[in-house]
Amino acid sequence: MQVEVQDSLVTAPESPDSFIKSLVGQTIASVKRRGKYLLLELDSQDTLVVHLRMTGRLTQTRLPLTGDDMKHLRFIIGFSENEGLAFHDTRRFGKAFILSRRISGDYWKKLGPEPLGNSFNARHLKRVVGNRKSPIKSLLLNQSQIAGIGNIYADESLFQAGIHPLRPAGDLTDEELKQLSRAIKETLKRAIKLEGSSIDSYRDSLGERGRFQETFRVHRRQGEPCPSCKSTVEKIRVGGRGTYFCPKCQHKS
DNA sequence: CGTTAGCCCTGCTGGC
DNA sequence: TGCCAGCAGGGCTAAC
Repeated sequence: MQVEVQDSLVTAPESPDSFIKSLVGQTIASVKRRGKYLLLELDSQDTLVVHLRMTGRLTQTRLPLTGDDMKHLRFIIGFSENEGLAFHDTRRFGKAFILSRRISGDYWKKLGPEPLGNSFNARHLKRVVGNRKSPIKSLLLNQSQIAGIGNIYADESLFQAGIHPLRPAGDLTDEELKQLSRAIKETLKRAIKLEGSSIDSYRDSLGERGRFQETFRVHRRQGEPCPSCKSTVEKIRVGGRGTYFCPKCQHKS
């Protein structure tokens, strides 16, 4: 592959030079995911890691790029004369870096378990909530406790479980933790089936929009009727994030 | 250690 | 129409 970096912020604090050097001439052997990180494993056994953050997009594309396709382009990989992989990112929060095979094992220890994996269940949830007083929603967003749940999926999971986002995590009953672990798994599975949430910029690797946003029950629906009880959906701020919930269906205690 | 506020960015929206 | 405050799929860091 060939590589060009248009915006050095995407590789920061590493330089584009070392990033490019690790990639040129390599082949992508396999593609995986851990939490919100995309893992492109190379023949060298190093891994190109990409995090989309808020507005990143990684898409297969014809080359060369022209006109509007150059806007917000941060780096581009060429597989051949006319085929490649482009990373676009309006807000420039997205990151890409090379993870060397030597430390790849240790790197992922900072993340909690995959919510769709076998080790994530009510028991794990009970362990992470402990006696903590922070809002349950903040814990769901904490990647070191559970990997991969974002703002949309925290709101939708808490609605399905009937739990108020501000509930002190340690106060949740065993029954509620069971409901919550099930709601998280079901919410993520539904979202994956609909290929994600394209509120604005998200696109899949082929440039297609997801459709999960069409089925949001509370997220970004303040002022609208709750799909279950018709109460008005409210919006508050939790841990600095916009948070949407039904004041009647989601219990405060 | 747990928790929170501020910050990193750009572009869009809604209120005046 | 123009201007501008506020907000947005996330996460790191400093400070308490």
